[in-house]
Amino acid sequence: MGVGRITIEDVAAAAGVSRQTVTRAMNGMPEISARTRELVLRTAAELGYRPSRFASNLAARRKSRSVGLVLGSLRNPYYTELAAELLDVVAPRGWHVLMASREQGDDVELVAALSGQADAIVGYFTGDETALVTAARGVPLIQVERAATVPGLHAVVLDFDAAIEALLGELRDRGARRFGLIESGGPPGEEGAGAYRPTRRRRAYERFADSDSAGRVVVADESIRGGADGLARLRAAHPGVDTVLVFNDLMAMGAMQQAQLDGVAVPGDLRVVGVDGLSLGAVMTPPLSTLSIDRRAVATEAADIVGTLLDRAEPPPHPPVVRTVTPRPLWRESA
Amino acid sequence: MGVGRITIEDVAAAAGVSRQTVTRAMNGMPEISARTRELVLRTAAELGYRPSRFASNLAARRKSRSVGLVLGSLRNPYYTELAAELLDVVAPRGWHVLMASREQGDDVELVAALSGQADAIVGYFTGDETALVTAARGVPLIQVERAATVPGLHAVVLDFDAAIEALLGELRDRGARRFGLIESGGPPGEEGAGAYRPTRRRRAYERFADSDSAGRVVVADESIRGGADGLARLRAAHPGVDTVLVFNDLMAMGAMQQAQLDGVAVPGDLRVVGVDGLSLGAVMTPPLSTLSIDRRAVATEAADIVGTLLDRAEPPPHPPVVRTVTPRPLWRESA
DNA sequence: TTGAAAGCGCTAACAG
DNA sequence: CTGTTAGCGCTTTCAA
Repeated sequence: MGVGRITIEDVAAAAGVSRQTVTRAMNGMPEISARTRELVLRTAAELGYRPSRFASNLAARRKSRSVGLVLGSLRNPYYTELAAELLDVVAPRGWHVLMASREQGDDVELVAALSGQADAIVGYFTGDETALVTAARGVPLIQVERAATVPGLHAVVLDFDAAIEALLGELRDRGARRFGLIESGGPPGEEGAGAYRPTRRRRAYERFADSDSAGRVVVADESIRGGADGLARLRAAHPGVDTVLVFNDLMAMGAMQQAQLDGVAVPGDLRVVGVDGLSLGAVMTPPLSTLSIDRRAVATEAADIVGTLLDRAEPPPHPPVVRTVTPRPLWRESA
Repeated sequence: MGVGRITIEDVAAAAGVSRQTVTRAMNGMPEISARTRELVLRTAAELGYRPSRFASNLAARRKSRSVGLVLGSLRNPYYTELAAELLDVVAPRGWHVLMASREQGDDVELVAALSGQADAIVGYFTGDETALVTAARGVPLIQVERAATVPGLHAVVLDFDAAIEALLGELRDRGARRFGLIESGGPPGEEGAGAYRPTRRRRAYERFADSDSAGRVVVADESIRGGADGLARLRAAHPGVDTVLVFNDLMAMGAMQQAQLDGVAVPGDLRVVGVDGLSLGAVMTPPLSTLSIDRRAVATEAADIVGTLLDRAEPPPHPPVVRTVTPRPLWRESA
C-alpha cells in the first residue's frame, strides 16, 4: 500500500522465479513442485507480500458479487435479524454482504461510500430518492418499506395500510375500544434536527382508527427508553386508553416495562401491541403481541430483485421493480 | 459480468469520445464541458454501463480498506452489538465492514471466502488456528476471546478467569452458596456433531467454584430455549442450587422465563447471572444481572490491532499481537 | 477541454 | 513443472 507496495514482481525477483510461479504458489495451484512452492511462500512471507485483491479479482475476471446493506441501526434486533436472513439467502449464491448503519451517517453518504464496493445496495433509506440514485452511480438500490418511484430504485414495500387495518379490526373483536399510538420520532439522539415526519405506520393508524383514537398519538424516541417515556406521556394525556399500538417491538418493550412500574396490568388494564415480530418479545412478561414482519420474505424478495437486475441483459437504469410483503398480527399475550 | 461486459471502451465508442472523457464524466471531474458530460452520461445509461469496481480501485491505486467480521450468530444481540461498535470505530477511518456469520458455514471456509475481499478479518473463530491462518492467505486474523499462538493470528482475549473468580466472590458475599452452571453446547442445530468441548467459561467456573458446585453443570443449546431447558434440567438434577451462572445473557433470559413458569422466585429462591451485558437484560423481570463484556473496548482493540498491522512496514506474518479485556459484573436485580 | 500513452498488480493461455 | 505473452477495465500522467 502507499509508496513501494510489495508486488508479485518483487517476490518473483527475490525468489528467482517468474510471476506466474508466484501466483501458482500463492493460490495453491497444482502445477508446481513442492520445493518451489515452499521457497516462494517463504520469500513471500519474508517480504511481507500481500496480494492486491483488486488486481487479482480483475485479472481473474472474477465476478465476486457483494451487496451493500444499509440498516437503520445495529442495536435493534429487527434490523440485525433482517441482516441474518439476507446473509442466509445470499451466502449460498456466494455473495458477500457489506454492512452499514445509518447511525454512522447520512443515507446518501453511505450509499456513495458503498457504491464503489458493492454491486447492489439494499436498505432502509430515508433520504431523497433522486439524491440516492445519483449517489449510487449506477449501482441498483433496493429500498425496503418505502415505495420506489424513480428509475434505478426498486423496492420491497411493507403494506402497513392493509396490516394495520386488519390489526385494528382484530383488536376491536377482542374488546379494544380506545386506542392510542406511540409513534417514532426517529433514532435517539437525532432530535432537534426538527426533521420529524409522520411515518407510514402513523398515517395508516390515523386512517383506520376511529377519529378519537386517531388523535391519541405521542411521538417518542425510537428506543426502549423512548417507549417507556412514550407510554407515560400517552397515559398522562389520555387516561382512558385501553389499547396501545407501539411503533416497534423495542419501544413496546419499554412501554411494557413502564406499565409494570406504574402498576398497570397488561393486558388487563392495557393492551400493548408492537410491530416487528421480534422473537425476544416472547421472553417478555407477558409475551408481547405484535404485527410481525416476515424478515425472511423481505430478504428473499430483495435478493431476488438484486439477482434479476444484475443478470439482466438490458441496460439499466431499470424501471422500478416492486414487491410487497404484508405484516401479520402475531398474537401472544400482551393484547 | 460474464461474456461481453460493457466496458468504458464501449461507452467511449458509442459517445464518440475517448475513454478518459468517459471517466471524467462518470466521476464528476471538473475538466469537462457540461454538454459532453451529459452526452456521456446518457449513452452510459443507455448501454447499461457499470464500471468495474476492481479495475477502478486498481487503477486509482485506492487503498480502500475493508475488514471482514465473522460472528457466531446475527441472532444474538451480543454479536450484533459488537458489530455495531466495530462499525462505529472503523467508519471514521473510512473502512468498510464485510459481515459473515458462522451460521452460514465453517470458520475456515468463511475466512477463505473473505480473504479475497478483506484486508483483515476479525472474528470469533473456533477452528484450528493453523488451518485458519492458511485459509487467510496472508490476511491478518484477529481472534476475539481465544488467545493467539501462531504467527498471522492475533487476539483480543477475554479474561474469564479473572472475571469469573471475581464474580463468584461477589456472589458469595451476597449469600450465594450452592452454585450451578448452564454451559453452552454450541449453536442450536449443531448438536450431533459430537464436537462439544468445554468452553473457557466453564473451565474458569470449575476452577473457581467450590468442588460441589463445580460438579453442577448442565450443557444446553446456545439459545433462549436452550437456557430454559438447561435450567429445568439443572434444577431436576440438583434441587438445592441457589445461584445459577448462565453461559450468556440470551440463555439466561430463557432460564429466567423457565424459573417464572416453574414458580421459582428470582432472585429470592434462585439467583440468575448471565454473561455479556446486553442492554436488553434490563428489560427483563427482574432485570438481569450479568458479567458484562465491554464491546466497545473489544471493537476498539481489534480495530487498533488491524490498523497497526496494516500500517506496519515490516513484513508479515507478524508475531501475535494480543490485547486483553476483562469482563466485569453488572449488578441489576436477578442476583 | 480533450485525447494518447502508460501503467495499476495480477492471472489465463499457451509454450517450452 | 516452469516461463512468456497478453490482457482484465480503469485512471493517471502528459500532450495537444
